[in-house]
Amino acid sequence: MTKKATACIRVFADTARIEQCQARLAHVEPALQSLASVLALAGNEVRLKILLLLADEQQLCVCDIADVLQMTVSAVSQHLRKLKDGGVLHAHKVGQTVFYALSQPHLPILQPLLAGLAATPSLQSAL
Amino acid sequence: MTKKATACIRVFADTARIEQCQARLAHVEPALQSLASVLALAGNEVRLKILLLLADEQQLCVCDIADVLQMTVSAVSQHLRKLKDGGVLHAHKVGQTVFYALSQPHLPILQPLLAGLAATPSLQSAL
DNA sequence: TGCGAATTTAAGCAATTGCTAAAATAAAAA
DNA sequence: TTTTTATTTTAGCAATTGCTTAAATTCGCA
Repeated sequence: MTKKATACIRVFADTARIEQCQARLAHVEPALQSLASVLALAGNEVRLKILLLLADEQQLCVCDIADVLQMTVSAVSQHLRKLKDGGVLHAHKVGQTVFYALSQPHLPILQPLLAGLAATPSLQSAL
Repeated sequence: MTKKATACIRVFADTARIEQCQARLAHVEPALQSLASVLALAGNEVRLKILLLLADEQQLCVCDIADVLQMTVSAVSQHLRKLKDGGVLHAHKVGQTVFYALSQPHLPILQPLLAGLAATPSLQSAL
């Protein structure tokens, strides 16, 4: 009565433990999904730079960012769109210029990461 | 004497500020690159689940994870390879089975994220 | 010594990503 | 209005991703 799925012979508390793990995962599934999506957004060098810039400068428009990153306005705009769709950023239009800023929802996740970034390089002085 | 790159007319402390931002970015570039790469790894639902599982269970082999996630051993193995290459996991072989576990280097980044995950769903009780 | 179990690797493929270049909006200025 | 200016959107494309299936490793064990 081998009650294993694809498993190897070597056991792991057979089924019981596996189901326990599955249950735990199922339980956090929605939060995990949400977290994965913001990490995927931040897990791009360009976008992470944008987030860091916005953390420092409060708010910026597309062309500011394009200038700093030396990138096409269009390319930056597309990144901003993703970040906005992901709820990481919000935009507000002033005249013809659109200002982007970090948004509340996922800030608790992002803040520490960005803060750590600012800290890391001065780690030299911390030694 | 318009000293702007691709910028819009509307200024942003003209050049000086832009260069300041660029300098700040350049300064954290290596740390930022490293952070982006681990976030990219964690920014995948399957891999994030693997990380959470390993945080809970200390160490698991490929087929354990494949069982829990109901995925092909091969697919899981390929994710583990990426995580290992990224320095997030380390492997040690016992007999013919290979055990994976979270690795030190990037743990300070991952721990809070995973911990937050465990906390979030019981946020209901926290209200 | 060689079968079988645990895992990795390779090849192939559909789907996604991130860019460029060009066209489309939208709002100020002339 | 008509024309700039700021931005977004579209289409296209090369590169990357994540999976499947099948073929290699690699180490126990009879």
